[in-house]
Amino acid sequence: MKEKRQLILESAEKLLATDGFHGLSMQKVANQAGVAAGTIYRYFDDKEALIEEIKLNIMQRVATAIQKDIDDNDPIKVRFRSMWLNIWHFAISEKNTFLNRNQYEALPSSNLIKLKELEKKIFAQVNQLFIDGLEQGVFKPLSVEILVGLSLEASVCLARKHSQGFFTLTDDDLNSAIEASWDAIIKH
Amino acid sequence: MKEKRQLILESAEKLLATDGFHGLSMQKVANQAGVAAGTIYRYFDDKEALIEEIKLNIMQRVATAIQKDIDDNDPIKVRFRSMWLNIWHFAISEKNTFLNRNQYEALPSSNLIKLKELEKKIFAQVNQLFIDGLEQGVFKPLSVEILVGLSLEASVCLARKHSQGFFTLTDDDLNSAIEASWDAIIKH
Amino acid sequence: MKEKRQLILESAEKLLATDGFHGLSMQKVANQAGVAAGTIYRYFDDKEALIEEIKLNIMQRVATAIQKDIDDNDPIKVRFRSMWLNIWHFAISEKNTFLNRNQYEALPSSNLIKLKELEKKIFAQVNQLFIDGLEQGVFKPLSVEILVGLSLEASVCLARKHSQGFFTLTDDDLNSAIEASWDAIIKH
Amino acid sequence: MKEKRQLILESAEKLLATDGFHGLSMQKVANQAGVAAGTIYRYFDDKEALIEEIKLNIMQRVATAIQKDIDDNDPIKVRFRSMWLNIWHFAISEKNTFLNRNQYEALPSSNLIKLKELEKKIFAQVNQLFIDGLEQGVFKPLSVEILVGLSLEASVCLARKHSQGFFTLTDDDLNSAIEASWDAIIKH
DNA sequence: TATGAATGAGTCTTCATTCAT
DNA sequence: CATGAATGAAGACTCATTCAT
Repeated sequence: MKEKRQLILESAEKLLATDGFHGLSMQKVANQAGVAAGTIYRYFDDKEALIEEIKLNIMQRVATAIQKDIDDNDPIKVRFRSMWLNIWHFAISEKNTFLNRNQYEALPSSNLIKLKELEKKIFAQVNQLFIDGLEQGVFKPLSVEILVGLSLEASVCLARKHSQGFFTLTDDDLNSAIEASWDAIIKH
Repeated sequence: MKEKRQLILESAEKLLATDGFHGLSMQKVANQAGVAAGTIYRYFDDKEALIEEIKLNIMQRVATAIQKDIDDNDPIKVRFRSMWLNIWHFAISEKNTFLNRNQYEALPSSNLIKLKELEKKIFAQVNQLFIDGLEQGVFKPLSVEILVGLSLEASVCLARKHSQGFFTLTDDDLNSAIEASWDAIIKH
Repeated sequence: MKEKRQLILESAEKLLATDGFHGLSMQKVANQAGVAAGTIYRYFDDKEALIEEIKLNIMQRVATAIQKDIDDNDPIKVRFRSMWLNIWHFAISEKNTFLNRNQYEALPSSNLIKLKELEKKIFAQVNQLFIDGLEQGVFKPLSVEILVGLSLEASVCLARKHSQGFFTLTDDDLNSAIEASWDAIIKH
Repeated sequence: MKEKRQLILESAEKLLATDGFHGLSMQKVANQAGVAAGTIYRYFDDKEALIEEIKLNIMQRVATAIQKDIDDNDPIKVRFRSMWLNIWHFAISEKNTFLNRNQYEALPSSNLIKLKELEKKIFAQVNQLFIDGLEQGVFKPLSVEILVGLSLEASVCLARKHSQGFFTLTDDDLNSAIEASWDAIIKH
């Protein structure tokens, strides 16, 4: 029964979003999922494995969200705007997941290399965007990772602070912020 | 005896940097500080309070580091560069503190408002930089918080990824990154 | 299907010899036997019953081993020597079974009386040896049980310590030990 | 407070004697000792350490019992008889401890060598008895360990079976058994 | 009959917190 | 003020047993 595995995963994710990392005990996950504690261990080797899977799950969701409705044939700027906004909207719609991101991000992954490869794969369109920009000479000659850090990560930073209630952005601000991110990476 | 309180605080911070959040038990803090476990409770209500204080302590250290050797009379660009590099070097010299930052940053602060006020105070010079930039019409007309998020936060993002070993930056890259951050916030 | 019962029994015994008493979980037994966990319960009431049966099984094997190639018509001394050596060799060839013996031997048997009767039956030739010795006036006038305890049990003791690596016996030592056991029970 | 450590040790031993190895959970030990579960861990690293200590404790008690009122200057035969009877009486008076001996005896000791050395030390008088016997040419020329196995261990075997109710010995039987053990090891 | 997913009580162990000294 | 022994409620994980299929 594949469903139960999924059920556990979702329950764990929900708890993580709600109570943060502290609130993630196997017992609570079991309760949330409506299964016995022992049942979890039929589907996951141990807590670490469960968390690892959650990370992958979320990463996948994030990737899907960011790359939603992105057409690789669209102009670079259009794609950039879309992704930026996708991040923004995802951050707002899944506020808790997003805010807690820090907590499991810092956790040591058992296989960092495999993770990075996976990342490259599921964020292929993001990658493509920057490769295209570099090839077309639009972007500053920096590595893709750095360019991402300078532009889209800013979106993430702002979204987090926004979610934490540090400040609010008008639509105009939002547009300006996108333009600013764009300014950061293009040649002038 | 004010010293003992400070002693505990420093011991806790040290443990946090060394063993991460996981390894922070009151007993270990007590051992590290050379006091009895119960003694901690004379100076801090509970573990949460201790952690809260650690956060503040670190925030103070970060502020000091960022604003080191900054002269408010220097040109904006000069100050910006200095701060950017200060962040970068701090991230490298206190790598563990920096990487673990994520872990306690996400913890819910009991009094967010007070925190924000404090932040404004201890990061006064950072604030001043952006206010000056806005007044002189150099920066895009956005709030200080947003401008910070678009520029200096990028430094933090890059530094973190750098510390995690995701990539390395040459000196040229570093300069380009600073320019990029600058490009993000200035008018074009 | 009588075979499946036997299959489970043998698998359990094997695990016991390999992993000791600690490693004997019903799940492992099931895996080893290639049946489902639930299936075990068709043939055995519970774990205790399974273990009880294992004990009997092993006892039977021990009896067979000890009485191997024993001819009730041979002289007493010859039979005694053979049995002593049979014990010794069995202990060496089935070292693990032998060493773990302690662990389940101590477990409370539900029906001690039945066990004793069974013992008398399957160790009939051992019994016969001592009865013959007593009748012929060779042995000291003590009960069979005591005589066994004074002579053959010594073989078991020595074999165990030998298996545990406490000491090693040369062939000469072995012969001397047999003679010593013999000296213990004969009249002088 | 040395008492509490001892209290826990004794409680654990008692449980071991009463319920066997199965009944030895840390929680039960705590209950029996009237302390909190966590308290045990102030005095013992983990369950294994506790058990190890129990083993040593019992071994010490056994040694003390066996060598009680033994005068190394007494004739060999006298000492032998005394020890034999000491074993016998100890087995009867501490029946449960004795019967469960098997269970922890089989447990793997973390440091077997140290254990054997200790054994040699605390059973010094037993050792001395056999050394004297060998030197005086009374005993068969075998190693001490083997001689012990052939004589005093028989006492242990008989005592165990006696305790288990397999048979009973009259005083005459007892004397005969002692003589038989003696016969096993002396030259004829 | 056989299966094996599910159960949940029980295991060892940790640790924030208290309180008598 | 300081101590540190004691607490006991969680924590992660195991495993004998059941039961719907």
